[in-house]
Amino acid sequence: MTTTEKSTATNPEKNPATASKSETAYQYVLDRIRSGSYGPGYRLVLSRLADELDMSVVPVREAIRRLESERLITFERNVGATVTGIDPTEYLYTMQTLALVEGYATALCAPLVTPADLDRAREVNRQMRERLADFDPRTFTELNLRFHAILFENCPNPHVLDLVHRGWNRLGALRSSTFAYVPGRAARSVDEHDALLDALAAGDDVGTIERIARQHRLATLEAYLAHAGT
Amino acid sequence: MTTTEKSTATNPEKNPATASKSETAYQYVLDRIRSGSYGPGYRLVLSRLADELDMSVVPVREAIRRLESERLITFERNVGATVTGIDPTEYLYTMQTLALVEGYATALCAPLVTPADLDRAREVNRQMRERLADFDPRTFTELNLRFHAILFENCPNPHVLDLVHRGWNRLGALRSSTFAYVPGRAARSVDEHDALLDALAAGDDVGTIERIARQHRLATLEAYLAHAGT
DNA sequence: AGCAATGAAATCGTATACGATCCAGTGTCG
DNA sequence: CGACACTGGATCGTATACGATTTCATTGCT
Repeated sequence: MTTTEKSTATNPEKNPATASKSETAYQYVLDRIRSGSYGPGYRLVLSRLADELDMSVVPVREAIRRLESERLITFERNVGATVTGIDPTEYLYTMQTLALVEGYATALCAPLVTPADLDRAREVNRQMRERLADFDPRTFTELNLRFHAILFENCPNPHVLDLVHRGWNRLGALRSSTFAYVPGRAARSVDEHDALLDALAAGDDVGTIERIARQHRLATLEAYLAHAGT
Repeated sequence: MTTTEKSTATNPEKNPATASKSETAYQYVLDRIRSGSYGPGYRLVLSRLADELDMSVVPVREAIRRLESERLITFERNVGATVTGIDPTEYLYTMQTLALVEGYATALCAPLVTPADLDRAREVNRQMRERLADFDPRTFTELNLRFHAILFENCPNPHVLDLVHRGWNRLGALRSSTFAYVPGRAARSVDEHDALLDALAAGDDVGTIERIARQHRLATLEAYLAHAGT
């Protein structure tokens, strides 16, 4: 056991000050959900996680509670935890909410966006357009996040920004995005990105920016619904 | 101790099936924060809570984690948990976010609102107007919540609705509302309520409803900021 | 063959125990 | 007289232990 050794005084160890075990467990699971290696429905066994992380189940439980509160995992009493699945209805709710908060975050950012930011965003969008030919939903979604992140990451309201992150995290649970299902959507999405950047460059008022950004995401949702309904 | 008695088999107790201990603890603390009996900065000692609730600290810790994730509690490692205080900046963030989500929830509800709902809302608003004379911020805020709840509680998007509830919960931590600080605000707020009801009754489009509802809350925020800045 | 009851294994729920850390109050030394 | 080191109590962090619940496969009955 490590209990006998006095790690505190002489031994820097890793860095016990920065991360409690429950925090470690939280990040561990969150990363795996975001990266997609824990797909929807993936069964999380507390004792197994505790073994993997070399800790007891108590910190793991705390991490699970936090993730549960963020709707990333579903916890059923006496049964266990699974990564929250996204059925079409949940997808609708999540996308609608993301449209709301991301649109607002983008609008709040608009006055703070620098020309350099716009250049970076245009560059990312150029890469996206390039990839339209040989299409890979995975990297396309990755680029899509990077594009939008440039435009909302400086959001001055941390609560709103946090909600945006949570929305993206939930979407990350999907192995592939809407772009995989709805053929034409990717190309139109790239065009809408340019329109958004033009509006930002022109210094349009924040109400307009919000409307464009929200509508952009809702359009993806509607494309999915139309396709699924067919 | 209660450990000796076997309540599970023979004793129906309250209803052990519906609430785990960690859930009990969660509700317990949440209620006290909402009701204001745990004010901002209130120190939550885990072991004391565990004693009060007649359980061990483990479930209490899980409850705290959930509340922490909802920003209702601030938890510092090796130090303890306190009810999150709301300084002016936090107040701004919270109100801004609430304006966003509540406005949207109200708009999503607009098509579902029945004439009966509108009547109930008008009745509540009438009571609010009545109380303007001998003004009590506490009951006024209570009525204010009831008024808005009628208009957003049927929100078809549960994620958005949940965000609205969380926003109100955070505001509940304040012992009294903005109305206590900014004299003229209450009267104007009541008038805006009528305007909102008129728009709903007239069947205005959802974009208009959202704009009115959002602006209504932002106006309260701005009234506070102007007053504080003076 | 199909269905219901039974039992065992897996997993969760909670209590208890103990080490680690922080904070405050006290005393000593410059 | 003030600053610093020390010590004690309070509280948190985690591990371990054991009871409770669910689930699933097996068995027996119709």
